[in-house]
Amino acid sequence: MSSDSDQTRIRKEKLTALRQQGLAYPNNFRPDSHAGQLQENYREYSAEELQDEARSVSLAGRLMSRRKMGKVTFSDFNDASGRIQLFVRQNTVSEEKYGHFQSLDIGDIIAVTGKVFRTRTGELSVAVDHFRLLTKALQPFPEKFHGLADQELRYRQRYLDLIVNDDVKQTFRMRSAIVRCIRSFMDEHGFLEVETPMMHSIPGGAIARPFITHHNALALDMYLRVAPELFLKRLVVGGFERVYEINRNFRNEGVSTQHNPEFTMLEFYQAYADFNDFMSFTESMFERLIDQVSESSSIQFGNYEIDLQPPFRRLTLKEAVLAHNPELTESELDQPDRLRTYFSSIGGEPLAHWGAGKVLFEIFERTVEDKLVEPTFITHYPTEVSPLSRLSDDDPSIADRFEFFVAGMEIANGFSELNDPEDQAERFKNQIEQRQSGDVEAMHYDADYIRALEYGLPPSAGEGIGIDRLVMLLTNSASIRDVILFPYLKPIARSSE
RNA sequence: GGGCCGUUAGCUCAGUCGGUAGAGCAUCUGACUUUUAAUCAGGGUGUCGCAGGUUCGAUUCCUGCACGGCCCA
Repeated sequence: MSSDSDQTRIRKEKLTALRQQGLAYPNNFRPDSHAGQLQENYREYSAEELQDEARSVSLAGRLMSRRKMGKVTFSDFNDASGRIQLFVRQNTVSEEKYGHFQSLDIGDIIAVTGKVFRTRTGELSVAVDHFRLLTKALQPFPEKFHGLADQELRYRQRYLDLIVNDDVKQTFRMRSAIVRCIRSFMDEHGFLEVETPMMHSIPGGAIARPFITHHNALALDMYLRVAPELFLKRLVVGGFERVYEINRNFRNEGVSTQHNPEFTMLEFYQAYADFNDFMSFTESMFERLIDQVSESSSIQFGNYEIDLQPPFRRLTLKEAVLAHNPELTESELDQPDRLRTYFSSIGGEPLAHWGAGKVLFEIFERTVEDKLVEPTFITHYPTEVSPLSRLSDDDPSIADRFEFFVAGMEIANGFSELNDPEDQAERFKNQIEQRQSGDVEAMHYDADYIRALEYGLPPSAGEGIGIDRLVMLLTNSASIRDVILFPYLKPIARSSE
């Protein structure tokens, strides 16, 4: 029945005693200060100046440690803003209350009032006059020095990770700042933030396998979206010339340090712009990010030192493939058989229905992507792997598309939009053929989207930026799990519970 | 999907060449009125991830599985 540790059992007994005394879970305390704010305000104050000030403050937060020196006890106390030391003296709070303070446990949420002062060793502290337990913590807390180090526990019990590991809070504050910065950047450039469906009847907008779910009342299967793209472009058809959405996409694929089944994308569309405009726009956005959220343009990412100051290098996909595959010559890049042979020689398995463009793209992914450490735009993607992109005016086998890489990660994908409905219908049909050849990531035919294009999509550009990877980059996080509060983990099998 | 590594007390980790396990912190008892991972004295701790196999005996060896980490594809 009970798998409680001794420590939990003791804590629960204390809670039972509290219940018997009355209010075990009060909610009538309102703090007037925060630890971090006190640290900030009184940083320059000497012990004497603080004594003159004799300011009484009230705080609420968590008891994190205790150093008992007989009739005097020092404690570390945390709230959302930071840490401050509490100083509790038996003569001040009464012998009875001093005993109560000793019976508090690490992790208990308490209210304190007292005066800010400086200890003999100079540490800013609160000399507690009154304190009160607000919420009893029943679970024992991790050790104060090493904290919670087990990666799995940190992800599974993120709340505990946040309590114990300071840098985690910092990462997620940074994430919030990045998203806020991007929002205001988009708003300033005249983009309208919109929300489009996350549940689709026809999945689309990306080459990816969707999750399937079911609507009971309607007896219909539905798909979690893999991208908002087709809906956002419908809005451009509708006359919103600049739209963006920051929200979750869901892709039914493997989990890795760069992939979480649900992840956050910024996607935006602009009428009367092309992919070149968006490369420049992306550069401006990075300029803003390094100005507002990062301390300098030069960031540390793992072992790399990366300069995020635009302008960024631009290479065509073919140039990049040639640079990293000295066995290939330029003319061979147009020879499907040679590409297939080469792809096999580097351990790939080309499928029968792949054309030259798809093989070339696969060679790029396998041999180049993770080597693009310095910020780089790759352009001139094969049309074959770009079913929603506009064709290049110079070469119909090439799409007006770019992808942006930093630290070996694909950060952004943008292109001039295909607004020719007849061409789009052909490309959808081509995707259907791929599906029939067994490609579960190929797109479905979306007839309403074709109809929307038939009403006229102005010449436009679109782009998606992976927010999680961007946050990884700017917070020097090695895993996407470190920048997602509750990353996906397999459930733990339990025999009973 | 493949390879390697990990899973031992609430936490961080040792350890057992096969004989039912230990440290620090935490916790409990006591001392201590300015500590900083406080200190000092004393006490309790566990399905050694799960399931099989080998063995007189398995936490240890073997196999499978689960979860996680790293690397590869």
